[in-house]
Amino acid sequence: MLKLSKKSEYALMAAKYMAIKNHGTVITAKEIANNFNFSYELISKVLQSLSKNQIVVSYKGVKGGYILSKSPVDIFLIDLIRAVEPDYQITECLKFENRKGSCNYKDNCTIKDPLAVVQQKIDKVFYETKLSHII
Amino acid sequence: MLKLSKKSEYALMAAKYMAIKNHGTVITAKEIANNFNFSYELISKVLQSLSKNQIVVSYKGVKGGYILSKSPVDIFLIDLIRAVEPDYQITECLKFENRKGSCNYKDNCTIKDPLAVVQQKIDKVFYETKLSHII
DNA sequence: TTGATAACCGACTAATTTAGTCTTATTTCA
DNA sequence: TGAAATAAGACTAAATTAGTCGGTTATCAA
Repeated sequence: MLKLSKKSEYALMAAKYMAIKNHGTVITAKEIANNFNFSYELISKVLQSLSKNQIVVSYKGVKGGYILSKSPVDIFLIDLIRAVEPDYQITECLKFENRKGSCNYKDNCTIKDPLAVVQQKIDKVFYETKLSHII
Repeated sequence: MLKLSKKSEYALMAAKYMAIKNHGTVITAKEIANNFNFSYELISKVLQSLSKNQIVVSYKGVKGGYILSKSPVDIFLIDLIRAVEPDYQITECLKFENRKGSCNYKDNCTIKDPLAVVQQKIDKVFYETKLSHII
């Protein structure tokens, strides 16, 4: 139904929160969970994904937490989404790992190429939206 | 995960098939199901949705079937998608019926307005793609 | 050096959404 | 009047997403 997952929403809101609040101090998953009434476990996972994708830097231990790794002008919406939704694509057959194989319609598919064009345009939308636009 | 539903894919492929094959004769759900190995019941439902949305005209009875109601240059991707997926929106809170009420984050939502902009851009992509582009 | 705190990770369960099936009704043609 | 087609709604199954749980590792400070 072409809907963003909750993870993507969490990622966006967390990134925005960090961008606004960050004055050199780290921000914990707990703080974000409390602030937005998010499930602590879920937002933790989201932040871990952002960390793996170098969007935030993480610090373990007592005074640990997260901090944005770059300026909001350098963080693109597509990075946030891809971090938590590695294989977002409007159709199965456009997914990265798909070399032939798993198209639903095999030889009968008549829409792959046009949908690839659509996909590129959607990617472009997410590329041209930056975190700084959202603050 | 921002994926099109199978219904949307069916709608697209069926519409394309009708656009190419249609020489004044109606096309049945059965023919399309056989041609693409679609579930007959599902493609039937999809065609019924297209019919309700005036994208195809339906004829009941023995020599019945479907026929595109307009030229492929006048059929937009967004019409096909909306016909089978009435409330496609990247987030819950942008759905039509949503006047306040059901936002996941209530007063704490910080992303509704920027996402509305993104939604408009995505709509635009689907508006500017016509069935004729896909043939 | 130990206890508290926070990130990290993977397996699991629950909830929601999507896909698919079944049944029955209605229309139309020959 | 029977066969073939659309129409519609209820139901079931499968897949995806959301959320939970348990345990590990790292870091700080008392």
